[in-house]
Amino acid sequence: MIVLEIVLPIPLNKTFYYLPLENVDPQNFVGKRVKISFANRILTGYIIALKNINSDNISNINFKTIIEVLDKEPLITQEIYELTNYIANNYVCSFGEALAAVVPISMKVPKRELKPKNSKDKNICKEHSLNFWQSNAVSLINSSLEKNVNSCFLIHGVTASGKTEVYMKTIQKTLEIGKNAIMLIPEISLTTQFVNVMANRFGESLGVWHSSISDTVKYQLFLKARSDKIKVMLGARSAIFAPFKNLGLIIIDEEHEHTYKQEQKPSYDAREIAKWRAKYNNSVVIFGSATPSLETYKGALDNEITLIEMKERIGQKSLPEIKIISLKDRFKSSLFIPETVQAISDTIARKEQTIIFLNRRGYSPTIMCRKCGNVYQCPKCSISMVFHRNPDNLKCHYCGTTKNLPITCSICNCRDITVFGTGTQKVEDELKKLFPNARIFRLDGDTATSKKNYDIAYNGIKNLEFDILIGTQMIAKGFDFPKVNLVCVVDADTSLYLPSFKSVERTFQLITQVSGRSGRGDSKGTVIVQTNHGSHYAIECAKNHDFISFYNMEIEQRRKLNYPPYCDIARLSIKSKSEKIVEEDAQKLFYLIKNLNESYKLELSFLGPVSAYIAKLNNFFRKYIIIKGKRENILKLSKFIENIKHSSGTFIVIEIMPSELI
DNA sequence: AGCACGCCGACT
DNA sequence: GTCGGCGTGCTC
Repeated sequence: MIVLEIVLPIPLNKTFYYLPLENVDPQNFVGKRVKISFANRILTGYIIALKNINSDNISNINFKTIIEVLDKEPLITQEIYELTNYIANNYVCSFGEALAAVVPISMKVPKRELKPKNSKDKNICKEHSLNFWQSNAVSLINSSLEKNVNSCFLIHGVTASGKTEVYMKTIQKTLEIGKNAIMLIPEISLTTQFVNVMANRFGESLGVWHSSISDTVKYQLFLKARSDKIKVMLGARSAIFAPFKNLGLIIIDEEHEHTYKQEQKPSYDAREIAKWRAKYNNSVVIFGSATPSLETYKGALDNEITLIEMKERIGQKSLPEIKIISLKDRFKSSLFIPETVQAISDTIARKEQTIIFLNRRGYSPTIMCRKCGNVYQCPKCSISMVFHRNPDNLKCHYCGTTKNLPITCSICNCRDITVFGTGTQKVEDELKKLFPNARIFRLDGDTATSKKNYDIAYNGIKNLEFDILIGTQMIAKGFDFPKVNLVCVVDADTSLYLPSFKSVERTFQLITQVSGRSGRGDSKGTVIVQTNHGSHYAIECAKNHDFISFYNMEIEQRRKLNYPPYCDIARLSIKSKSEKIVEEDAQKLFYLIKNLNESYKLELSFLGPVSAYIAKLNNFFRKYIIIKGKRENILKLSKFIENIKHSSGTFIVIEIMPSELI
């Protein structure tokens, strides 16, 4: 008798056996998804093999029958199978959990054929002629593509150096030699911009994949990629799993972005998956950035990655002039010093556009009683709530809790409650007062609630319907607006002194990236950076457009303190609703792994246990233990940790190579 | 993971 | 008396 071997998306490295439906030939079932009843619930799993009941020692099991086979065609290829194994082994999760991510388990078979939507934004894209740097990059990469050898490139190109055009030319080459390409961008919000460029060139061959794509559309995209009807997949992190059979090229734009690392299980890094897939398929990877991560740049200096420099902006435009303005000694009555106000005013007069960057949404980040000093904290998190206008309320930016603005202090009952600090809403208010006739748009997590709202902002700027764009992180990346000639960083210090080994690198990247939005068109751009730490090397190097000096100083810090790229890391997080229990469990775990480390000679070192930067989040107290050492030994230790018993109500999660430690 | 089963404390 | 806390063990 034939049974089906099935893997399930649960944290168990074990397969289960079910009987096929009667009167259905199970011969072509392998690789399809199936609905089954498992421990009193209905789950979707994957059929990975047919087994003869007599051939194994499984005949004493009381088999259940499957409920339904979901797919018409198998979804799992040999590459997908091996890639899933790699993920399960390298990011510590079960095979089933990894497979659920690689072959999205939520994909739905459409009831009837969906008609492809016609793309509305069919801008005519000029084919640009390439400058020296671009031609050099294209010819290096294309010759690798032709030779069919596994290789990895880092394009280190200044902002507006024309990296996108290099990507397009190499994708074209990939299609010419009959292969497929994946292009990753750091977040969904950038898709519109790239679809505008790519839809024209690649037409029906282009697929777009990210987490907001519906389950039915994903299913169709998946099959089209497998059957070569789609040849180029553009998308966010999860597009790295596009099931092309003939993968030739993977491009990772803005390579330094932490969004390429998945935070939840399986916490894979799309950059590592790219390298794995390229090796498997003998194909080419391109990492691109104006501010490469230290890890990747070191890889290039160590000759693991081929470095391609693009040192000039296209059209021989100059990089923007960056002015550092110290907030020290300045009167604080206004957010903007007179020079900044003048610069904005001049920019409007020239009918050009301004971007105002502040990485903090809401109106004011602190609400305090003036009499007793009581600061309003989120009831569920150890963080102060943020005052928002329209509607006026307090919000926790971590768990989403909303409260009414208090009238009297909850501690001393007085009415002297005030708000401190500046968020994007306050910037908007102030700018409206300063420039009553300017057309101002604010783009942050509160206004960009859907892709539609985001596109309104994007098209509004593109079509010169706004004079000033105010925004958070999301306006710092990749935007290409030729009429933006002034960028103002309201407060460059917000990210500089976070207790994280990446905070200096992040600050440098952010200032360089946001500055790069300025002066991409015909006139020279200006950037004004308001800071209290103008002499810090992160800010100084960004001002001088000097990546190399920044790299040399920062890499030396990493070496001295033994942080990546000089070691591999993992973060063990322990969380519980009880402060006491999380403390005890973290301590117990710490001694346990210390002993394991010694018994098995793993040569790991540990930091902690320490409370998370936000010690309480959504009513859970959180402690971290940081593990440093060799990746393989960290993984060995992780296998032990998986099986450790802890107090009920305590959760232990291990993340391999997390993008953050705080 | 999620769920059932089973064993002990404190409440209508 | 029983309601409900969480420790343990199992899921084809």
